[in-house]
Amino acid sequence: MTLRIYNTLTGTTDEIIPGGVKKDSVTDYPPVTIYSCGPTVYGYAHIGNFRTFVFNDFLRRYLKFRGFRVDHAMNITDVDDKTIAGALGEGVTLGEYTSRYTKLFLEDLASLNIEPVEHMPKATESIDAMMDIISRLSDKNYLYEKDGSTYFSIARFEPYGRLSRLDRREIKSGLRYDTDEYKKDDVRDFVLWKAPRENEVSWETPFGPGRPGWHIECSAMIRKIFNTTIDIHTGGVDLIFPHHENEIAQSEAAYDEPFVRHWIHIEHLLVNGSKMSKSKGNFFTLRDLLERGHSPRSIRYLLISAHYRKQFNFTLEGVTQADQALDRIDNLIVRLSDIRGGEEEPGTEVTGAVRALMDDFTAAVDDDLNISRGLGVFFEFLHAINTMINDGAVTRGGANLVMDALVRIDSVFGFIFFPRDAGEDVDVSWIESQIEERSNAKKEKDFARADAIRDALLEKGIVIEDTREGARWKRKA
RNA sequence: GGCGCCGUACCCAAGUGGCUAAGGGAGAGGUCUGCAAAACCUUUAUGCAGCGGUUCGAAUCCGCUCGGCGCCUCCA
Repeated sequence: MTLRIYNTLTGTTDEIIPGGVKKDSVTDYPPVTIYSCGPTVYGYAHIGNFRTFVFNDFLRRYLKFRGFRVDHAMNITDVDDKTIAGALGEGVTLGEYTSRYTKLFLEDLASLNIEPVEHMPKATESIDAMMDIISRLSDKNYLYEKDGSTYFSIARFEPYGRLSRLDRREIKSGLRYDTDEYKKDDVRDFVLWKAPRENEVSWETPFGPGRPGWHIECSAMIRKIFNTTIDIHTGGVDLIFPHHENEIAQSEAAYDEPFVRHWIHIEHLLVNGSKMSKSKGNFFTLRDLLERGHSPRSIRYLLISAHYRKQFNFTLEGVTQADQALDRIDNLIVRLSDIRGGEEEPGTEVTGAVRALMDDFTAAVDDDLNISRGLGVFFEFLHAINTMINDGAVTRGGANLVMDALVRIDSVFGFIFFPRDAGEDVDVSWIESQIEERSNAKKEKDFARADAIRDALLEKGIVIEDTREGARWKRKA
């Protein structure tokens, strides 16, 4: 089985080959080098943004599941028009402003159970690397200066437009470009280094005082961290043009080697059928949804559940459906935990089901990260195990084997054994004494009392479930 | 105007040439139960926007039509 992922650059579904040289065994490969465009920290990220970040996390987790090592960088854009404007608006320094939103962003990542990446460079700490690219491009005559700003001339970079498949002549010309604050020779050229304006942060450089253009940031951070062609570059589809196209142009022109082997672009999250974006104001933040009583776990499940190359329409009903689906998983875990004693041998039926799960899951996700198919495989497994439990075919050893499989699958999903919020904890022994009391009341046919205890527990968020083996409880989702 | 994507059951969503169209939610029926809830089981599309065409065979390929969305400008 081979992991293949659609590559925006080639338009084909290509095998992932770290370092670009095919090896006999996964363990022979160098770590997969990945760069993901991160957030601009000027406000709360919305869950459309988080679709991309959850996908990045799923990608790196799956690569590890398949035996690869990963070396993953995601940048923090902490200097641009929006952050500068935001800081000015609040009368705080740029650093104060961006570090606040960076912190909030990292909190959101953590609550979505997104693994920390190996590198998280900040644009403001990578000025030296930007200068390296700019001076190389300057030496090679790719640049021109105008009103104190430095521009890249795309006319001098022949392959321009390969990623986005936009014919240069067809890039819409006219009105919209007139609003650009900086003057350019050609409408398609982009700024590498921006002349300072009043009250703006600025760095002293050989190319004059100023601040970085957006596109140079990513190219510089990639070079600084990985120093050569990287395996995978990810980002939202809206970054294909011009951001990623420009990254390719400046990096390949500067270093004369391929920039990225494999481009992966994540489709947009829609809300009410149109793109969720800050400028449209039609967005939900993670915190909005948590306030409505949804768990970050359900959000993770929902965001990860649709194929990354398809637009996904976000609805609150969808979040509720995700809550329900997760209940189904939790219930299996409870049922497995209830299997006590019995044989240590898992039995052939369970062993076979676990093996099928692993094989089918891998086959599904190997196919361009088809998580939806992977989830289908997973729920079929759940169903099979539930039926075996009903038939008494799951031994203690079988239950352990299934639990191990869930742990392994969850190294990819990250929503099965989800870190629980340190919420208000209810005293477990008190709950158990209440359940004991209720069961005594039931024996004495004092159903009024039994129901009263049930209602009281429910009020504290504890749900009683009567089963053949007696009552058990769980926290209300 | 240019480039591209999508339209599968009540909702979400896989499947992109060949057995009976995954899976989740909701609904219905059942098991269990003091009742209820929960849980588990069963069940739910002769059909894949519409119309033509190619093919022994199409949701899947081609053409047209209708509908929705994205990019071309800051954007995940």
